[in-house]
Amino acid sequence: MANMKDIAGRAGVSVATVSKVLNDLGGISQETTDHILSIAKELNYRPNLYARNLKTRQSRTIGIITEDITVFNAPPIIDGIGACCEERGYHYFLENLRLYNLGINPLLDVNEQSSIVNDAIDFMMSMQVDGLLYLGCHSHKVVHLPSIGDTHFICSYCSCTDPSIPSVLYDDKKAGYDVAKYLINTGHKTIGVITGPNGSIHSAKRLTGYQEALYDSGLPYNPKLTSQGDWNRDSGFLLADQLVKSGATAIFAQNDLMAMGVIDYCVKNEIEIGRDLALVGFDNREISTVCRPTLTTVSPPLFEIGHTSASLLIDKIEGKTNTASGEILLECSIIERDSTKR
Amino acid sequence: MANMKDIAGRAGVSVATVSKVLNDLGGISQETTDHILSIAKELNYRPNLYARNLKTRQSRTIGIITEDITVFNAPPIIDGIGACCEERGYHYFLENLRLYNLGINPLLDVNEQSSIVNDAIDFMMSMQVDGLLYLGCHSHKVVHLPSIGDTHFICSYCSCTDPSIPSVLYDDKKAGYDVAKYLINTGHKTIGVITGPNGSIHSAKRLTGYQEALYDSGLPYNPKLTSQGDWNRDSGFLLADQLVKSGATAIFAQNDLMAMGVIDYCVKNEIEIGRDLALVGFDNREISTVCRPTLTTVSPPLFEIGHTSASLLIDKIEGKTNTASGEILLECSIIERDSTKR
DNA sequence: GTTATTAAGTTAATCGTTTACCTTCATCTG
DNA sequence: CAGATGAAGGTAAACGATTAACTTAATAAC
Repeated sequence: MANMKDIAGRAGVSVATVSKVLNDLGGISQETTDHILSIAKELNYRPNLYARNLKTRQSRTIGIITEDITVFNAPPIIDGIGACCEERGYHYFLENLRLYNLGINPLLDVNEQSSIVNDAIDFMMSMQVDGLLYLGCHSHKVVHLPSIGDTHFICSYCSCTDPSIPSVLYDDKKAGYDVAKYLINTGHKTIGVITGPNGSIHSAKRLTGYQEALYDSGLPYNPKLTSQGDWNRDSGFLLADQLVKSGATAIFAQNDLMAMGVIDYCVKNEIEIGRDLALVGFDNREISTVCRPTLTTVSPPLFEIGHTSASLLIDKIEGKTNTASGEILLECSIIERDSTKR
Repeated sequence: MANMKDIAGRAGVSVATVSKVLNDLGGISQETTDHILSIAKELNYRPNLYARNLKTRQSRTIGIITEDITVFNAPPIIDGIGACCEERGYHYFLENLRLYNLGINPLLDVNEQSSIVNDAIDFMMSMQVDGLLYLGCHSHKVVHLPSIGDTHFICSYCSCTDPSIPSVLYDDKKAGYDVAKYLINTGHKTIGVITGPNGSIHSAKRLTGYQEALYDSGLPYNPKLTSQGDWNRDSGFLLADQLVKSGATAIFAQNDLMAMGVIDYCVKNEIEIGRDLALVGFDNREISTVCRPTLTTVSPPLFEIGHTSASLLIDKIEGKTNTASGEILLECSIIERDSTKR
């Protein structure tokens, strides 16, 4: 590939002159400028970023570490990161840890000095990335990694044990609140909840939001209307029975998969969703548009999480002063479909 | 960040000695080696790849251009590419064109001198990538881009108008053949097909495979049992009626979405899928595991497509001689579920 | 005892840019 | 016309690694 020396040779000028023309630094006559530009085009010149970045000590790249790119929520987040990077003139390296096939519990293992993460970090640091973004589509909490030194670091879709590390998440509690309010506003007073498994932070927050909405609406919280699922379809099926028998006229399944189980239950027991029972899911996965009836569900702002994460990271890189810290919570929206329509 | 000079200074040796130790080139005493290694660790030294790659003129990186990372088939392919890169010691840049929000018809527009693609290529070439991989999750045919010069180039999940460019795809015809054979082997003689829209290369090949299987099995091809859909659910619903009335005992819907439409039709008309009608989809999307009954479908080898693409590209980069060219077709598999069980 | 060999390091050029600081020469000023 | 000014372009030193070619001193060979 042609370099500046080649261009300089052909044009009969020095490399410095070529550089000045190509970087629009002025001080070169129009004639010479045109000449150099035309040679550069002819030779299909492209700057060698290894040389440039070595000299200028900046890369305008960030590193993204994803736990598993095949998880349904990862691509829209990456998409958002990419959109922001494009807007601000950055590029990124992607290191996909592929946790799914490594039998690793990210919460426990990855965050230690596990070589899988550190290899990724080493590479990116060697590539002089200006910042690092950890996309924790599985993990809730990520241990801060000492090996990154003082490189800018941010967590996306997860939070960090080190509270000084900013993280961008969606607001589970507000989402739980909104779902309950929504159901209350459509006339329901006995709203069942199917939570995730014990220990899920997401689940606990959504439940808290739900409880607060009941309180704010002057409705009592009946613990019999809360039952603990395990995120899987079967548990939705099983627990729907219990909730319906406790008098629930609406069910908030804390993910779409369990909502499918509720639908199964209703089909089997000839309960008509919409008319006899309102149902709300969570995640806005494709299945929620495909099932019958279509499912009202909570849509986490995945693209925005990615975009905001990258935006924040780049702000920090560029030394913007009033950048946020701690947890940044983005609002979910409720996508209304047939499962809550009479 | 510490560099070799810092280490050399502390150790009282020359930079060359540090380089030899760190790259394990020998010729340095054990004592000095240990000393340098411990200082490197202490300073958390990481090589500057901009300097190294500038000097060695190799990057061990490839560039991936994706049309849209949020399309369901893209992440597993990228995953496969990543797995191969990891195995062979490469890293990659990802440029996501995000066609979905640009209103671009990739077949017509992107392949021209459109700046969106060329910007991506320019960056990657400037980054001295050893090869380029185009992931055409939407496009069928991609025009070869002259601006990449003689950089190694490969198409993944799409083919190229320039036949000298290798491409890795799945074998639509074989898949169509296999589906038909599978249904014939389970006793069906009148097998309906719902194709994609006119002009779809995928669809045409699948149909050809289906016809060949009929022929090989001594069954006549009845055109009334082929009807043209548009990939959407509604067309599955509509066309199922026609096919059933033409006597089909099995339906091969050429994607999962149209198969959902067939299920809708059967629910409405009290046809029991499995017993009264066998149904096969295509794509193995999540919905095929979630619908009821679960859907027997064709699973394209997405991970393998990614892995094979990357493997081929790296083979070419590394000058392996007997690398394949032209279209490389990988076999799909049939995932058997309830929709074809009696 | 001279020469050859080897081990352990050093020197310095190089990769392709950027950029601070020169040089040159034409033009302007008073 | 001496001196100032400024436009146009050149020189050369970085950036942080790699590596061919060299030095030095110790050991081996005969």
